[in-house]
Amino acid sequence: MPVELTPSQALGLWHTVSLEQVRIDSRDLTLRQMAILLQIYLVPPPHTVRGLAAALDVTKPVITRALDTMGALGLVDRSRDERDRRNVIIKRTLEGALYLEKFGDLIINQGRKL
Amino acid sequence: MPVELTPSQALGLWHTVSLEQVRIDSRDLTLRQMAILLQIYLVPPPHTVRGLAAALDVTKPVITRALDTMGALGLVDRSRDERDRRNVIIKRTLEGALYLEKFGDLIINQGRKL
DNA sequence: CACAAGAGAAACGCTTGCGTAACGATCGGC
DNA sequence: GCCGATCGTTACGCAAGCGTTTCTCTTGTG
Repeated sequence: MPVELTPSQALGLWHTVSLEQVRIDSRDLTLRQMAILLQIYLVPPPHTVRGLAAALDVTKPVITRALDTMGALGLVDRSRDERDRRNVIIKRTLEGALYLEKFGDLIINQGRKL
Repeated sequence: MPVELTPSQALGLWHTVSLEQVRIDSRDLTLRQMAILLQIYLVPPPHTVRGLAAALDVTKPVITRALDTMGALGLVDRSRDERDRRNVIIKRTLEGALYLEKFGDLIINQGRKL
């Protein structure tokens, strides 16, 4: 079910969603952090630091730091992989799911207004 | 011409666009900076620091700093308003237009793939 | 059981962004 | 002409992000 957008609609959608999100929520995630968060919630688990770094083509410390920040915000959680204790498994949280749910609503509502 | 999106489509669109943008371009604009940039390019001029601050509901130094950064990247330009020399008029640039054009293409292409 | 390889975190020095407050330049009404 | 108000910038101390490098813990393979 493809969605056909004109250039004006595409940027307009991004514009109004960004604007609303900035006005509503003081948590100013970077594009990288947002990409990581969405990767965690939209792609089937398990998620590891290494896997996320490869998916975004960034270094591992970038992922570690982003998880520190978003962990402090309650958006994600971490736990050791008991089967291979070198790995860390990144887990979703209720608050993170709610955050993205609201964000999705924002996109949907702005899409309707186009 | 409204665009109807399911929650999965909405977040999926944001996800793939963010992911692509992170992988393609090392310039990691914050959500605020992106909102300012789109405001400048999508809303009819003139744009002032004060006007942008009000539109995004942030303080003026936030705008000044974002303009410093994006100015250094060549995405926007500044010039004094000769009619009221207290004001600064924010202007678009060719590079900024190209940047957003590519970004818009990214959104359109990902929209088609939904 | 020794040891290289792998995963994630921590350390380091640096850059950038933040909010608040103060500042210089300019305007407009009296 | 003066003087309060307005506009944008700068200063300050602080928090957060960056890339590179180093470290610790764990694995598994000889």
